[in-house]
Amino acid sequence: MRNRGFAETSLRTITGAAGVNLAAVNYHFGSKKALIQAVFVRFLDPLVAEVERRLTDMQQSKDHLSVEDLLQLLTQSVYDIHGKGSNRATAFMRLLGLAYTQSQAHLRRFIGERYGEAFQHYVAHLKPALPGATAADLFWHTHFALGTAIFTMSNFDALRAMSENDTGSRTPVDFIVSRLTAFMAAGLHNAAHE
Amino acid sequence: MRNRGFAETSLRTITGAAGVNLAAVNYHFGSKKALIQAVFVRFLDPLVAEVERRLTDMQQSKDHLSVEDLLQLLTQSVYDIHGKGSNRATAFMRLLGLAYTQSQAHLRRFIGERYGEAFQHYVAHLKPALPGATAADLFWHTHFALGTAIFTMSNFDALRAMSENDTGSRTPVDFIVSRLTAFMAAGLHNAAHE
DNA sequence: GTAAGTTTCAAACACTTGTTTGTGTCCGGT
DNA sequence: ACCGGACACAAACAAGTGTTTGAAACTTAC
Repeated sequence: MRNRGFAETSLRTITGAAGVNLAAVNYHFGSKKALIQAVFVRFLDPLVAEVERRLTDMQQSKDHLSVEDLLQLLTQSVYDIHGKGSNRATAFMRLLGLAYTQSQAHLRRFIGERYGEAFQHYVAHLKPALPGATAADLFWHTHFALGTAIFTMSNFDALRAMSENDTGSRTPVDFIVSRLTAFMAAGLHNAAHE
Repeated sequence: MRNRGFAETSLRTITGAAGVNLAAVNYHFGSKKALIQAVFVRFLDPLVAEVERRLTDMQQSKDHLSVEDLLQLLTQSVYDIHGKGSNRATAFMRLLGLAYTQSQAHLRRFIGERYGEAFQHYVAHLKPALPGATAADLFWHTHFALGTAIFTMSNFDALRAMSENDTGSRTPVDFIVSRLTAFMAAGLHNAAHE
């Protein structure tokens, strides 16, 4: 239905599709930037809460968390919070991609301020799972993995269309997610040991 | 100097920085889309020619090309064609990122039509280096690797600023490139064997 | 030197963007 | 019943976009 992003979609398109008046956005949120930030909050706040909850749960049942454990923890949290079948996750990931690629410095700053701590907390759990990595390795490899996920999700429809055009059959979401997590895990594991 | 992309930069900004008249773009190129496509052609045409040349050279000296060989072939080609020290490569990668994330369907179509064959040719060399991968694996893993590179390059300045903010020192370009290629190689290698 | 063709340039055009404005409508409290 | 705050709505606003225009300035050829 909506094959464009969000930040690049006009308020008239958004409000038109939602069936509300154009001025309602500025009345309730103040600005378009604030609206987008509210969308992020609505998605990320319950997600980081779920991740934190699972993180402490898993820490008590297992004494050592593997990279695969931590990655699956993320995907499972997204599934549980925002539903597996819906396209909310991919739509949001596309939006997250825009936050990085488009010149939306306000969003990157906002995300960093509000969720930087949670991100660092997650990375702290990732550190003992990658014993050979230095601090610089850890930073870059996690951002490589993050970039892989963001790029894939933000171009999800286009990539799937290309794949279908090549092979003739539509790739199931589960397959893509499993390939993606395997790719990220392999990159995180082996990049430092060469 | 220019911290925004290209497609999201107005013609008035571009022509103003270049010191030329606004109407010159439409006179010489016809439209802004054609201008952007011309930029891509100016960058990619010599690059794919260099890659093709190195591909046949390497094929004759070695009987089996490894993933690492093929990745280094790419980076070396970029360095040789467009210079190592300059920021042309990162500027272009940012532009390439926009071609995917922004709703610039015309650019994706243009790139696919003009360079799809060269891409397939490169992937064909990658296939024997990854014996365990199916066709679907190959498609998705190569696009994962492509996405990692595009995301990293298109957010190069922001990531480096974050890293400098964390560690206190600026990461050398060579280090990032070596970490990036190692990450991509590990992902390509090991993602299929689990 | 003049004519024809090409390129430059400022101005205007048509359009879209996010935001604001002023009026109207609803609804709960006294 | 009526007042007052909260909301909805159409219209206008200011600023920005890519593109077109028409007249100058230059270049080339005869």
